[in-house]
Amino acid sequence: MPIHLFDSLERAIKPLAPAHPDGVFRFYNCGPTVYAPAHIGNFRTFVVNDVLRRLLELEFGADKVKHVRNLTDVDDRTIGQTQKEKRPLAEITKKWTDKFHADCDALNCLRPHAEPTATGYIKEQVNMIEVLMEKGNAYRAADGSVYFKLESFPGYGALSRIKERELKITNIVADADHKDSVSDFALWKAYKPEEDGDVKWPGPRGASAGRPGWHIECSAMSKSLLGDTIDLHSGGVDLLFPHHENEIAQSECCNGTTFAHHWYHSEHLLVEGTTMSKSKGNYYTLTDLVEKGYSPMAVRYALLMGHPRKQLNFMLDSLRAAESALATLRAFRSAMGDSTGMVNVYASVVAALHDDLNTPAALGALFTAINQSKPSDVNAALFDRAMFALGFDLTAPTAPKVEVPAAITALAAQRWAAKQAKDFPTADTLRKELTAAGWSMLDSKTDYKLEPHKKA
RNA sequence: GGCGCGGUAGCCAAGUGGUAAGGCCGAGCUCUGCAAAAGCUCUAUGCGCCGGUUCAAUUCCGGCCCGCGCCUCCA
Repeated sequence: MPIHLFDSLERAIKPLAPAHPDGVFRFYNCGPTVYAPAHIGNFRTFVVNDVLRRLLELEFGADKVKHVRNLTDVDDRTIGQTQKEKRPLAEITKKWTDKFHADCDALNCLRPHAEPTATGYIKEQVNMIEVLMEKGNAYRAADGSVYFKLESFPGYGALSRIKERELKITNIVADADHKDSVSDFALWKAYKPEEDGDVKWPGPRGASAGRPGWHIECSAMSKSLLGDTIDLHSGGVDLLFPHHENEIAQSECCNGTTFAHHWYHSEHLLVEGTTMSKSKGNYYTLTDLVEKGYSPMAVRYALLMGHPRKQLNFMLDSLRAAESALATLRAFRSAMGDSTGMVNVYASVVAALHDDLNTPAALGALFTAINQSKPSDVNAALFDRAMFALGFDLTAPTAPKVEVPAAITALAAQRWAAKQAKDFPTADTLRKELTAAGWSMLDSKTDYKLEPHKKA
């Protein structure tokens, strides 16, 4: 069965296939804004999209997929951060881009084939805006900004069904006074010295210097790197409106053709049953979780425990569950060796994944297959391919390197000596002390290991 | 106010008009000085509540209760 995926535009599950004659599947995935560390909610989307990327490669061939994911390195938030820190924009975005890459690597996400930045595609964005102005889809406002003229695009709202909704009247956009209509959105924002610092570029013909609006970057980068029509455009649900709706308007008016054949949106991650926010104390970055003693691979597993199109309730307990499940997979894989057995784990896993990216069903299928088979009955190469599809690296470190305090090392050494001398009462007392101090001592025949307890 | 989603065992979570995947936890056992790891076994007569349709509903329809998300900052 080919890959089937829900299409947010048609609201139906549809098969995925490259439309271009060259057979290359064109995949654009909205990336992060690099002004702060990404949180695990962001990573849910990126991990889900990574599984999608892997499935596409397995289905069409690694050389027949072009995956583009942008980095938003100029917008209100990044500029706001430069003002807050009094540091150059490039310095801030570089720092958080590097961190994002490190986190993605730790989560075993494949790098996109291209990772364009908004600042690297100013010219392309300006070009598109000029075309839109020439075609009458955009206009210059009094302050030198450029806005998209919503009424010029009758198809607006198809993705989000915005016309069927009644918007809260309180949400009047701040700079509405410059627009012909409150719903028109910015393609180009005129430079404001008090807010923008030194961040500005020459604008489209007839407009002021300034910077691109947020939405135009994806349209321009997608066009430059993948062409006028792409096979799949994805992102988090929150981008569905207005971001993706606006992208469609810009791209289709500029290019005069369909922008994307398929739209996919992954749902939000909830933490402890509610939206993650710093004030609720349930806001986690990857680093936060690693510092609590969890492995990035367990985070990846936990992020795949729920259906990508349903909100997933993330709990710290999920991470413990993921850690244990992964340990089972490691042990099973290790016992498998180079087995060329008949059991095809990949088939059942990929069938679930091809069915609208049902990752929890895939994990269920994985364990069902494992529970019904001996390691030696399973085909190792196919098992590994299933791991590839899910992106589980079973060889990744399971726990971060932690410095063992000298006092703990000493206690452990004492207990080991007592055990060697068969002084078990002393050994047990020392084990209790270690446990009380938050450490587990794991004995083997000839050696021992120390592991810190996980933090709540 | 509008749009939408969900309520399945202690926790997380698939799924189906024909009688409940899976993971974790827990319990028992094997192994082991102890602990851990590993292995084996067990763990929802039940799928928010009330009606309806049906030979049959957790699955379809209606009503109700509860929770959550979104409505131009947002993965």
